[in-house]
Amino acid sequence: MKLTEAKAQFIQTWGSLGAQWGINRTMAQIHALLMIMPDPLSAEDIMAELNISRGNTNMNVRELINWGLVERVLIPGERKEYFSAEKDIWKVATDIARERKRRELDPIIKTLNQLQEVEGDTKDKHVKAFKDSIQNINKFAHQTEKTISTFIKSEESWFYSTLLKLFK
Amino acid sequence: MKLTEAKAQFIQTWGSLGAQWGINRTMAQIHALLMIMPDPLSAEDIMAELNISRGNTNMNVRELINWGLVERVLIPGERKEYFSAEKDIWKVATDIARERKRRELDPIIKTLNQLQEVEGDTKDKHVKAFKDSIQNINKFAHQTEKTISTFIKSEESWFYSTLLKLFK
DNA sequence: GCATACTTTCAAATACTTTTGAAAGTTCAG
DNA sequence: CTGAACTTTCAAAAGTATTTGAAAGTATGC
Repeated sequence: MKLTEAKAQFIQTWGSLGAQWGINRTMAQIHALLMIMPDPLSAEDIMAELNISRGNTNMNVRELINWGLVERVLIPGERKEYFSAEKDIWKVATDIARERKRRELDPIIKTLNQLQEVEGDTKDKHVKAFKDSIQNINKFAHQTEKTISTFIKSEESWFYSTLLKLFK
Repeated sequence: MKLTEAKAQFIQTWGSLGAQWGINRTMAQIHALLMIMPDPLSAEDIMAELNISRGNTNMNVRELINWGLVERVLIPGERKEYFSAEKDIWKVATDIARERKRRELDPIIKTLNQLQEVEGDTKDKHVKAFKDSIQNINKFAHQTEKTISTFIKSEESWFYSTLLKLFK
């Protein structure tokens, strides 16, 4: 398989993966492209590689920056902005986990805690079934929260230990 | 908070959660409804509770059955079909993990293995960057595959400690 | 200040997904 | 076999999400 073909296939695959997980396909494709390129790319490079418009590029790159997956790079002597992506997939995974936890899990835990305070006689089977479900889900959500927090921290501690080694 | 209100809010929340994870909102809402109801519901019950059409109900219930999250229940003496959902959220989570692994992770691992065989001189930095990325992602994908397999096999909550060990 | 090189915005167009509901299909009791 | 009760299908309609591109905005060097 030639590089050009392999690249295209990887971008396709990563795009589909993103789409299946509720992430804009183009955003995932830009991410894929930046992950496999050795040097930062400009908006025009991205437009040309993926055949997308300037507006689309701008919007999705901004979103990737919001997620902490891409950063702006200024090349000395150049007026254009360039973009590069984090290449360590472990870091990428913990970044995504941190972001989705903050955006999705944390608010759900808040809601579940509120829902546990539903009024009503536990002898009513509808009330009982509801309370039981919420309690079960709430417990699970808390366990998940802990696990994800540990996962996120595992990256941080890895990072700091690596950093420390550099200074030793 | 009254039961009716709490129920509606839970269904909303679960629906949004699903939507954020690339799952049809209505499918997630039907799932939420069935999880909190003490007894199986008919298509008509679901249509009335969620204000959706018969076709929509039929299609999404079928999909939930495909995912293994809902089952058909026949009530003796009744001609209608009834539906009930798995209520143990741990079981629900392992079912979903199994299904998404099969549908998404397994095919991606296959693709990644193929992509590793890209031709080209490793002195070309584009080839090198590509190969490095794919190798990194592939390694991560295999680790994830192992972790998820372990998760799927586990049915008990002490599993979380195992999960953490795998990531260390 | 002003021209140039670039980035951002956003209304409109397009593409994609979901939902509806009526017709076709199935099942089953009598 | 027939008709009532129920389920399934699917083309069209409605609803959402994404994309475009041109105009507005911003920064920089002269």
